Amino acid sequence: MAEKKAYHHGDLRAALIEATRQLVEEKGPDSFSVSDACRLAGVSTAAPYKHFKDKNEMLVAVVLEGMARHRANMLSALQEFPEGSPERITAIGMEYVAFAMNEPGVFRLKFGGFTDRIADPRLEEGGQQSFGILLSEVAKCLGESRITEEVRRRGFLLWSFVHGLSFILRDRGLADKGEEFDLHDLLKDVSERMLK
Amino acid sequence: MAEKKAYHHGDLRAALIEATRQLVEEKGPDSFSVSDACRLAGVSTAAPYKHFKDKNEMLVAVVLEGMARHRANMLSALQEFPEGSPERITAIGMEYVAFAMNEPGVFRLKFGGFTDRIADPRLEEGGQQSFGILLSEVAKCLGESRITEEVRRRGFLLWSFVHGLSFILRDRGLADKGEEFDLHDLLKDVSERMLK
DNA sequence: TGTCAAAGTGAGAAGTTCTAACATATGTTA
DNA sequence: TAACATATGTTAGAACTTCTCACTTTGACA
Repeated sequence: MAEKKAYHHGDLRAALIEATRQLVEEKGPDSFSVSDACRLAGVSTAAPYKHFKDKNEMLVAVVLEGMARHRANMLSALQEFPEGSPERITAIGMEYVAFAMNEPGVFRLKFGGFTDRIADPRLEEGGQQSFGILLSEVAKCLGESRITEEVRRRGFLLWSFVHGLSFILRDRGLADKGEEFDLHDLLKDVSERMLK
Repeated sequence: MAEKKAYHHGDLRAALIEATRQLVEEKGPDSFSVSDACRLAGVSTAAPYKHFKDKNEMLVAVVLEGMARHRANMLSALQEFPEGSPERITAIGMEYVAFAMNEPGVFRLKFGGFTDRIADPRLEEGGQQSFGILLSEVAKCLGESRITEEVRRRGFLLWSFVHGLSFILRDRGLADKGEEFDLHDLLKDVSERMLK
């Protein structure tokens, strides 16, 4: 069970993912180094390569784990409101933005420009899943039984907005441009304009 | 005039900025290395440090230059439409998205998560300038003579949307989610919804 | 119990950023 | 116009990266 100085770690893979996540938040994804993660996990710098192909795979693992959490958060935020109510759209948006602000490192890792290096099909798939959640809510709000072209269009517009808002608030913080506005009001306002 | 093997380069600073810009587009900002830029410019790896404090300053220089170009593009796109017409808002948006798609590397460098490392006041200032252009157009469209709270609010919403749209299109390309939609239609649609 | 695969380690190759000491042009200024 | 100060290069190298290789340790199971 890995007392103190066990040669085998127990679950080094998970430990490295957590160390990576932590460092990505602390120092930012672009300053993250595998060696740092090793120091934090207390293993040699060669150890990660038994669990991950390379540095990128470590980062991908962190993003995948983060996306799963993100998706779970959105789904649970949803359930506080009755089926088909427009508040559910707002709730998704709130959760999306909250993730960007609470985990800026992971958010950036996913969306903010590592997509060239991190081009894993599982990431694409995860993104589609999240988008699907939104689409099905939009459909209900528009009184459609299936994902029509118009539903996709409105969903795409809403997604763009919330995505951009998340970046801006993550970068500048509410303090700068957003504090003057109430986040929930903004999201409600936009949802209404988009669903009308 | 730097014939062939002149010891002094002529304008190494500019040459390095261009080399950096080029490499950032080619390989992505996170894979950019100073050494690559040196090879491309044909100088030793120590040369850049006579012109830039460090790697970050090189990247900042590229972003500043890109932002100036971006701003100029937006202003010139604007002038194709009469003062106060809503098409001017759409034109700004088109230009914003076009920049993201034409220069994804620089766009990402500016917005996509290097803001921790690249926290230069000149960048913030440049961003405010661009936002100012949008705000003054929004004011005119709403028939306001000055930048009211409501103008800021609408401008902020529009900006968020276009910003998010740019990221999504840059990441996925029109091919994936956007091709089904006409970009100009989307922007026009949103502008109308937001200014109503 | 013995063997084998899994999961660690240390050493080191190749590449990175950046500094220090040195070399060479350029342009004032005596 | 010679000489010096300064700007702009270079080479060498220190300290760091990522990742590989050959090796060791350990747990599992035949």
